[in-house]
Amino acid sequence: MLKEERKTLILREVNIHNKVLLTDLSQKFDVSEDTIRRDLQDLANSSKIIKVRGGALSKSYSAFSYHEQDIYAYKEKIVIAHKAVSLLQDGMLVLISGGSTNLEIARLVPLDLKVTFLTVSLSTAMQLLEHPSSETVFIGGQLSKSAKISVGGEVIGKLTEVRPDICFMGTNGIDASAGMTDSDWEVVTVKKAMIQASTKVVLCTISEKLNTVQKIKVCDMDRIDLLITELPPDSEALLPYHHSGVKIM
Amino acid sequence: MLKEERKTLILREVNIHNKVLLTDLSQKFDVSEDTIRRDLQDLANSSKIIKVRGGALSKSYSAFSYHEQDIYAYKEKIVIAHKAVSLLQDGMLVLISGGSTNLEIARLVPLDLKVTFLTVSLSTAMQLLEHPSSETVFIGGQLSKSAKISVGGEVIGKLTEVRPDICFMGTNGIDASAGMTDSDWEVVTVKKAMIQASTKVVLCTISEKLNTVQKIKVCDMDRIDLLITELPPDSEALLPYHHSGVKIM
DNA sequence: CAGTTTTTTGCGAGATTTTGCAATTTTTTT
DNA sequence: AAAAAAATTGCAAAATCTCGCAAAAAACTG
Repeated sequence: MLKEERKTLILREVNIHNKVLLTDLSQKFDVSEDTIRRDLQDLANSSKIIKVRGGALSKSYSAFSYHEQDIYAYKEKIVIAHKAVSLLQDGMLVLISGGSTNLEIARLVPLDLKVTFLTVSLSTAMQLLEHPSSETVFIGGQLSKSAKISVGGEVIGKLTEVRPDICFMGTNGIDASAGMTDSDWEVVTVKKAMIQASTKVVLCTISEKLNTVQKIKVCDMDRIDLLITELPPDSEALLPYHHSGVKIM
Repeated sequence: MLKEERKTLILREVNIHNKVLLTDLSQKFDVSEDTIRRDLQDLANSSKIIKVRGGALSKSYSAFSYHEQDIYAYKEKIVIAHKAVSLLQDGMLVLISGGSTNLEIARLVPLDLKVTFLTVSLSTAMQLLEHPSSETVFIGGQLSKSAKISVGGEVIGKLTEVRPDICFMGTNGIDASAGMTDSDWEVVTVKKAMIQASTKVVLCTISEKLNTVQKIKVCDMDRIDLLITELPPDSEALLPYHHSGVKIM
């Protein structure tokens, strides 16, 4: 990979997420942290970004500071994303929904992997397009203003025509007895179709969402093949989910 | 192989892949790296590409972050966008393609307007979702890494099923005799279908692109109903287009 | 066509850049 | 104050670039 190419990608990364971590970039591009540090220094010297200890911040948003909570969630989501991408293999057809956790997954897809992504989320699609060797197919339809994903009958119809190897889902509510629940009717409809279509369903969520129940049911626990949180699989908080037969990572 | 021939092929390579490596090209064309280096230097001098250590990058590659104010010819595009949105009326079905001019149009849609937008461009869709009272439908399909729009047969098929009242197009080349031309085969295919589908075709382009011709033809001038540039309609530069029967705004 | 000029190409020597590593210092956290 | 994380510094190997040069190829000329 060319140095300038990498710097361009880093700049884009900073502008999308408003901040980047040295360690993340180092892993993503598979170079030492020293190298990334030097790249960030370059970008900072040409005042494209603001270099801070441990990473860098986007210039346009430097006025706003981050809430501790955001950073906390960010760290957790990175852990989840790393676990998730380890499931990917060359040649797979991967269905991936929206949400910030899935965005992190899209961001952390190893650069040498060649898979075909299928998505309904605009921002996930945007991120996936940054990946050099993978294909991305967007399932079109009416766009939901709140979730920024395609919804409606057309999406559902399209989803019956495909058979993805794996599906990465995010959710607002997950509970060992109530199963997976969410709050937006249209989003739920799409999620149901995604689950129906996929060979393997992987639910990615931060532990904060564990044991919460939303208004509308997406599916029972037994439709979920694998649950990924930032916690270690043998963590106590996950015991109820072990009991309900879901694999945990 | 002739030097100029090789340079043309290299340029194509850069535009397809967004980057090229000296070592790759040297092997591919079976010449020394020095020769390729000189070719790249030439192409960079005529600002066709950006030369970097170890290879070269495509021009569009580096400048593509949305909330950055370095949109080329920003002021001109705002003038164009204002003219364009004045054509919109409640209840219309509006087809809109990608590109920075159309992004500006999307941003300047009057807040009280209620129209349904139809688009193939991820960034245009993102922007349209900000609009409070309009619907947005995304036409899905395989995504083009360079143009960030849906391409392929599925898109074409979908476009035959709709009949938009108006279609906002951008372009890379427009010429009174050669008509509308562009450089990417897949993008051209989609644009043709968009024109075919629409009742009224509006071409929005900065005056810099007037009288330029690209490699692939999209359509003749007589398929364009209205031409919008940042210039006043009676400007001298637009005379040839008046003569070819297009309305000008 | 022979001779001349110009352009292109490959090569070698030395300079520069990039990168990862290790040792040390600074900053932050506990 | 101790421990951990990040930054700095110096360094060496590898990759890449610059520059000059000469052979080869192409273009031009009378």
